[in-house]
Amino acid sequence: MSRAPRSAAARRSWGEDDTGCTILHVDMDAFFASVELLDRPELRGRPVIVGGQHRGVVSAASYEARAFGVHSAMPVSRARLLCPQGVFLPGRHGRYAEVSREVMAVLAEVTPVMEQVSIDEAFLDVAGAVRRMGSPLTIGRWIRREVRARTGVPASVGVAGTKHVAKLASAHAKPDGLLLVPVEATVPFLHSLPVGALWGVGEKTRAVLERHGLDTVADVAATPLPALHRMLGVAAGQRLHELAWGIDPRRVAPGRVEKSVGTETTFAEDVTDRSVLERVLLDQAHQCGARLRADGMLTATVSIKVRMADFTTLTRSRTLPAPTDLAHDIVTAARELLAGVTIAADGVRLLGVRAERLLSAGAGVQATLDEDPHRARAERAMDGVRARFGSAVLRPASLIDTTRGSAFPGASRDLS
DNA sequence: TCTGGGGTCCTGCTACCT
DNA sequence: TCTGAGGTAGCAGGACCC
Repeated sequence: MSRAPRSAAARRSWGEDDTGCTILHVDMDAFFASVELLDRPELRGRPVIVGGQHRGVVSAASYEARAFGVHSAMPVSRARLLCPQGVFLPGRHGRYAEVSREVMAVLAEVTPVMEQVSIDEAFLDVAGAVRRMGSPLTIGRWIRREVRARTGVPASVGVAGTKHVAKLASAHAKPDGLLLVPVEATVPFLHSLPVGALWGVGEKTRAVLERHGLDTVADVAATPLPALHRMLGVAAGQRLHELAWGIDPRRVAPGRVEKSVGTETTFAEDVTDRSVLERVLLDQAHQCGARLRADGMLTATVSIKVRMADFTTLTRSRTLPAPTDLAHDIVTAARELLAGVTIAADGVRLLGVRAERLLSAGAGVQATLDEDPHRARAERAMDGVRARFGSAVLRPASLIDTTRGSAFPGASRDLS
């Protein structure tokens, strides 16, 4: 679901020599929409748009919908204007995760050197699989065939010598294709692309580069490093210059460790009542705590994110006296942080809690010094009940709105 | 047009310690 | 005792990714 710009000129054959091209990037085409079409084949041929219902944005659009100018990250309201005949569906993340697991299982048959980077894409280093399965190109074709046959959804594959180029190759292979960028074609391929294709160049960075007359990757490559440092800072300037010349030392890293877990909620209507915000924080803290306990992690820092009605966003964070996995400790810190925030008169649009600086609970880390054993036992017992009967059956009493039957009347998504 | 949710990484500032 | 330099950690914000 890459949003980086592509180049028509780069969508061509760059040669057939896959020597040294052991990095594969597998990317599912319009993944959420493809899964919906899989489950509802009667929608095939119609513009299908998956996204939020109220203030949401488009998560995925079928290629029929894209023909109307609809694309991911676009506000749903705008998508409805562009494509009134579209079939608008709410997301079913549980179902997408299920299909994703099936796809990843296919990839895992190729090599254990696999790095899943999101629900619908993964890198593979197939150097160790060549003797068993054939050349990288052969493996790429096998993956496309097997993913389609076993899961029913299409995948595009990029084959190259580095992760960055493999990712760009898969983007240019879409829809439902495969693109090899031979090692000797790496620089000409890159230099045919707009600057926004580079990893790390989004809207803001592109604007800075274009202000300096740098519109293409070739322009960035030809710019002296000190000039890029001045424009973007040392780290970003260095990285972009290297990527523009095809230099990308990042290895495929199986089993990446999470660095934070969090949750956030956009309200259907802006909230001015602090008591409502505090109840939302409590629910979010319970979600974070449950995630931490399930993953065997502790958090050392709690942060909150507050987005006002005018879209100004601020974050506040606090390092805890001792690492914890308890919602009680998380919400205590979060509420103190919220107390220090002045709520704008027109209210809060989004509120979130994040647990950062995660530590393994089994790594000899001492949890909260004054941890109440009853509270800890209660939260862990709640985990067990939720695991057995579902997350909706149990929540702190203060989260139950007895008059309306829901936790937060204004919330735009199911917070259960 | 009006902007989700879950993340990572980087930068700049400030406070604190030596 | 005071002051400044340098290193480091914490914090806030921004940009980016899917």
